[in-house]
Amino acid sequence: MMTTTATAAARAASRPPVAQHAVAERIADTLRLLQDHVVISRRIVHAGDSIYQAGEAFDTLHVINSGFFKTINLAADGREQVVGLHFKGDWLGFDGIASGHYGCDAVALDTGEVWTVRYDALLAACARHVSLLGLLHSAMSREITRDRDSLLSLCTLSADARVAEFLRYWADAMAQRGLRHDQITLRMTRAEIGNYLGMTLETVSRALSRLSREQLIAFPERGRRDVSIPDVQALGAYVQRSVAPASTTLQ
Amino acid sequence: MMTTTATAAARAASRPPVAQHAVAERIADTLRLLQDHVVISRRIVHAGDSIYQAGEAFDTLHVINSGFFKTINLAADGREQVVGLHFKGDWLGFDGIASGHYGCDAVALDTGEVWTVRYDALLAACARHVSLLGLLHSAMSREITRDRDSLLSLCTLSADARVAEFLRYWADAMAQRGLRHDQITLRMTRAEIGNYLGMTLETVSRALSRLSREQLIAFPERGRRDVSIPDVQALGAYVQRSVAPASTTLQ
DNA sequence: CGCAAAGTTGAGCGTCCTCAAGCAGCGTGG
DNA sequence: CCACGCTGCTTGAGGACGCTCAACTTTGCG
Repeated sequence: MMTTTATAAARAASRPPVAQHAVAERIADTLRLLQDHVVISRRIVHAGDSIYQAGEAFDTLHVINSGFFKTINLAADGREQVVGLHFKGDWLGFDGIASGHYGCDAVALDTGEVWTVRYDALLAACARHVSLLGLLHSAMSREITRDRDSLLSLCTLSADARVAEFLRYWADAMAQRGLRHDQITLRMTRAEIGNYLGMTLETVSRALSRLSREQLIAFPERGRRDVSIPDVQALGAYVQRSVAPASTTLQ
Repeated sequence: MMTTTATAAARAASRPPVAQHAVAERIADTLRLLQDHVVISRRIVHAGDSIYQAGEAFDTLHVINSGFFKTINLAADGREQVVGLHFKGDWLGFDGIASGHYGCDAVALDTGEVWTVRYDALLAACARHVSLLGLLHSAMSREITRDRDSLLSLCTLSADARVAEFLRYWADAMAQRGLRHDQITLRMTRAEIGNYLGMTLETVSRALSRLSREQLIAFPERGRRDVSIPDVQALGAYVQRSVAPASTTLQ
């Protein structure tokens, strides 16, 4: 039990960081358990392919074996919003459980492989293997936490900091999965990134230019889809700095 | 399976609305199942009381029997963000499952009653009563959907529309639970509302004034915490109008 | 009654959006 | 091979929405 007198910041800072490689192990466990105990159907997808669409009847969940995916929320009036990015080991389709219909579109950003399991079959397998249920709940929990972190960034950060945070998040996701993270390939256009971050494509472009000017990122190839990140921690520090422009005179 | 040629807007609009009273029944089922099959501890809380705090070890989930609650996300640097509002029947604490520590603060906005269950005891009960597991998953799924809808509103709506949407959402939540919804009592300060909606308290105040001037809401009492909403649908229409200022000349 | 907290309203300003022009990469076809 | 068009990206100029700062009013509570 914590002391209730600790400041909010102190309490927040005391949260332990995710152990290195813990994520990779969890993903390996998930894939192995699914493979061994549930009927899965594998599918290769390419950029632009949709895994499911909003409104379709829900009866399957999906786990990303490889590739990059986005989820898009649709409002009744046609507003579209990229609400999530998903990498290897992430689950897709939780939003369909409650209503029986998927609530958003899931679209591949690149070539990848998706494993699909029937929800009822998965539940049956969970009844026999409790650790599978634990993984399922953890994945849903993480999704909730992630969405809330997005809300936090969206509400409290400037446009430039949001772009920096976006890059840091992507690099982090790569690092946790043991993939290359000093140079990442954005699988999204400026318009998609802007939509995801709540800004226009021009603002994304300007923010990237500024980050590049400040040496926090670089564009190694001629195409501007590849971004090299010499120092991920420096990106994080940039975000912190833009939150608290005062203080930090020393250090 | 839907046709893939339907426009995004058409697909989004085709989602069926939630049946009246379905929510109330689901909540009653949840409370009854918990009462009958799990050891619950009841607790009366008052405005400002915290149910749990970020960083505390997670081992219990909480269900709201009555009252109003907010969840607050904390960044390591002290940024605070109201990320969710919660009403009767909602669950609290899902964000703790994955990491074993709660990821945010849950705070009562008013007097209410919270039922607390141990997570391991709940899982054991779910094993015996599958419908309880279904309710649990539905609640988590709804949480994910809700967070994404917040992201959508935050990114695509103007400040005035966001406030209107906020009121509409609150009234909707009341109506679904069979509570009074033509007049709601905001249990939050302008600052809290602004934090939740990603704007300053002044902007909230101005937006409310404008909505009042346009007769979409009214302040019946001398205190400005109570808001009467003569026509909830008109609020929704206001949001739509601000999304598409052109068109809709006829209808 | 008096004080503190909450809310309203105005003026000025800054960030980000809108509109616009130009450039770069890339596949197609003459 | 290069013109051509298309899509995506960059950069600039001007404007609007919402933030900051400030003054004042209202409400709640001892």
